[in-house]
Amino acid sequence: MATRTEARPPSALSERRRQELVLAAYREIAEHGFEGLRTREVAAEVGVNIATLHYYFPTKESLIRGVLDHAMGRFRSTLAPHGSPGDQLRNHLRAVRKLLLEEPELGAVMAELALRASRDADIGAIVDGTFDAWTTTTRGLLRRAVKAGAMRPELDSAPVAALIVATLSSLTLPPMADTRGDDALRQLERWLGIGGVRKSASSK
Amino acid sequence: MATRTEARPPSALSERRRQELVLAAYREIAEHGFEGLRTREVAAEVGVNIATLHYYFPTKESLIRGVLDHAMGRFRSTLAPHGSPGDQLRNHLRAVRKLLLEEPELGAVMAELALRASRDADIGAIVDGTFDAWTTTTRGLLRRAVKAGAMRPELDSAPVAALIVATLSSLTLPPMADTRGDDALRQLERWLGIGGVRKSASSK
DNA sequence: CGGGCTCTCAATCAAGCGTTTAATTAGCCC
DNA sequence: GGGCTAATTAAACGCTTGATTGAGAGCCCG
Repeated sequence: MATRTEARPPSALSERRRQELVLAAYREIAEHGFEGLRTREVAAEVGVNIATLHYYFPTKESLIRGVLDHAMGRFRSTLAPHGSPGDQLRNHLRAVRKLLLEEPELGAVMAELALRASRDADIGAIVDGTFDAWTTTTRGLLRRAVKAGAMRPELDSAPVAALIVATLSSLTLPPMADTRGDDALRQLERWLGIGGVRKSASSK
Repeated sequence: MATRTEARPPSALSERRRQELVLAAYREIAEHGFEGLRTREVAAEVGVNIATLHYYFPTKESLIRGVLDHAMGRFRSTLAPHGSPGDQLRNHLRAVRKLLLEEPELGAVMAELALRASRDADIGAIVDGTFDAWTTTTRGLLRRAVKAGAMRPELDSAPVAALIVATLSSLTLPPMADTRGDDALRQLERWLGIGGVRKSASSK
């Protein structure tokens, strides 16, 4: 009995529908929060019957876990550093900022998940893991920037990385998403010594 | 004659029961989030019938608004600056941190409210107002600290205030509530030049 | 052809939800 | 005492929710 975990080819079409449902739930959570997530609404958004949704995701929780995976993967994409060693840190800050601006759903969903992390062990483990990886990566960026001579040596430390992660995390909270968030980020860059002079000549 | 104070129709007892219900809902939201808030559970926690709750709060939303008022008031208490002008800013940072540590419910509820702010106009207005006041107050603390000579003049700016508020806000997110939050806050104090030197010799 | 998959749907279920109703009790005022 | 009001309750109402059921389409393969 060769019980394959997946007896059949995942059926590209089937996998696509799965993704459609996750994306619909993702948008729904972003717009209405966890409290406003209705399986019926998700199914309707994709244009399928409720039972079809339960065919792909036996339970609402499993659907949420799908959203969790999607959101974390979406976010991890910005963690991959690129650019010259000295610029990687700045690039990272701006990449996160840009991602949250272009895809506001991600910030909303991440914040929802972060809140749920303290109530749901599964979510908690994954979210915490992502934050750990994020902090570690940031620490690495700091170290590399220092080594490349683009930053003062004392800036390579865990507290600095923590402050960076904290500031970026706060951008997921709606009251911070606007001007305040930009201000905070700008000041952070300034202290890090990587101020990009976005709005140049304006004296004030 | 002692009856006189309590015999009044505005009914101190009634107001107290109101408060009990709000506090129960407050705890309930902190523990289970908005999605887990059940009017029955709130009533049960206080030990009254469901209809009694609806006698004081005609609708669930009105109860939530009561929680909103309570949480914001609770938080505003830390905004009142005290201590010598040079110390007020540091005191404020530590007061917020201490409050969130001693009363973790407040952070959870504030985060929940912040997320809801983008969906509910009433909540949004109040939360935004509180954040505005917070930022303004922080800016004032910066200005005063500079004037008192306890801080470098260039640190009196909106971006610095924004970064402070952002960092403190991030403490309401569970993944930040632990060590990371302390690290971030410590680094912030260091950059502000008000480092309290909590742990001295830890080089790495 | 015909059995066996994968996938979909209309219809339904049981539980839980916020809210309401009608009744009861206790205290106060004239 | 009669009437009025504040406060509380048991019991239900009507609706929504996540989940299930059973019956097929459509298709592939021998």
